[in-house]
Amino acid sequence: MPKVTDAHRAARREQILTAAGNCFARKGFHATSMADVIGEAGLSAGAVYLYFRSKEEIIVGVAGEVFAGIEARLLEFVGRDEPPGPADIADFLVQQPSIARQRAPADFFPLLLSVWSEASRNPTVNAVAGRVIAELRVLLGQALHRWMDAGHPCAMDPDQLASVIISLVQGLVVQQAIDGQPPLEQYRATLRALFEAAQ
Amino acid sequence: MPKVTDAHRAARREQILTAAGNCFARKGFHATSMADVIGEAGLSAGAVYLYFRSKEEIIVGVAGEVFAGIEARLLEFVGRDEPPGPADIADFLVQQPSIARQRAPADFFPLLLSVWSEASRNPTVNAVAGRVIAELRVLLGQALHRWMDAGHPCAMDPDQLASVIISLVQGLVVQQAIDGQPPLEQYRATLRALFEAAQ
DNA sequence: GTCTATATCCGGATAGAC
DNA sequence: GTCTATCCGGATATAGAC
Repeated sequence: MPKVTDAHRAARREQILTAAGNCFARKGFHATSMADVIGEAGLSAGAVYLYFRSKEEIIVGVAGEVFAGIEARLLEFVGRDEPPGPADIADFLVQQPSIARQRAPADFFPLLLSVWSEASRNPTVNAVAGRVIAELRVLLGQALHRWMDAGHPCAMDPDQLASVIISLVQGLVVQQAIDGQPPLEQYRATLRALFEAAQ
Repeated sequence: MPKVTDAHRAARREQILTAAGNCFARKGFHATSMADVIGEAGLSAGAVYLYFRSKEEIIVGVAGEVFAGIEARLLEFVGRDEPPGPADIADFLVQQPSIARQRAPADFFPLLLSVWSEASRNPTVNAVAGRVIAELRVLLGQALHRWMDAGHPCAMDPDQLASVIISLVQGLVVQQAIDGQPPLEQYRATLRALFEAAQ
């Protein structure tokens, strides 16, 4: 196999996953047909089925990309020298670019919500989502632990607090996906006030 | 129309919605077929289509019931004499029976998640969900307002805080639906600690 | 009012030409 | 490697008997 082919294959896969992500963001997993994905990708049925065996595989692929993006950003953030506190972490997570990378929130929030919903039933997606959430809990728990060790006493268990912070982001995504409320900036400000009062 | 017929009709509708709710909780809206609902209800296709014009109508009906249950419980709670504070409200909302009425959380959480996901795209479900979330925000905002007026100073805006509390419940539902974590009791305890520290 | 049987349509996946 | 045409299964909704 020549080198070109590998790069080509990767690009095609990416092209298909991006197209599928757009469709899924608009219509959800089950309401989008393969014809939609094929059309959005500008390819033919035969080409798409060469790279993915089934619609299921594409769904899993898109879910994987969504989580990978979120996790990468968070890893970078907590890896800095100064351990961030609850307020900083919440603040960072609620920033739209950190949740939604390239895609606009209006598209990304429903997509993320679809992935969670799918994860509650589809075993493969569940495995991906479950692994990522577990990793996020550990990551945040460790960061908070370091933060407390660095001289910030706190009455709450860092690992429990990690789940709470994740909830705050998930809840925001749910509400924003449904009625576009509350405004991100106000939400950020309230979380900061909450955590600074609790410290 | 004789009286019996009205009661009969209501009972049939309820029978169908309950059966549909069970199916949706297991497989989600789009993966359950009308045949599934018909079988679970123990009726025939003709009978079901006599009470609901389409699958869409059934979905909307189930979504409406889900929200009605949650709202009724909350209304009862905030209507008591002593205005509840953030810790009390969060505590109440996280109790499984208050979220999940009859159904077990393991069934109800994925169902609720499906409803939210559907609400992000289906205009009719969105209208129902949006109205309920808006009402919950107002309801909680008013309760918190009364609580602050009753001598509990708080740095945060009550209306903003309402959205935050709703998020905390929504996030719990998402996480529980995906991997059954965190344990409800621990989560409740952490929220109580958080809000009591912040007061 | 309720059931059975079915018309009709649509979506996923494949086969074979180029 | 890619495209076109097509097949097959299954799902929704209806028609008509009882």
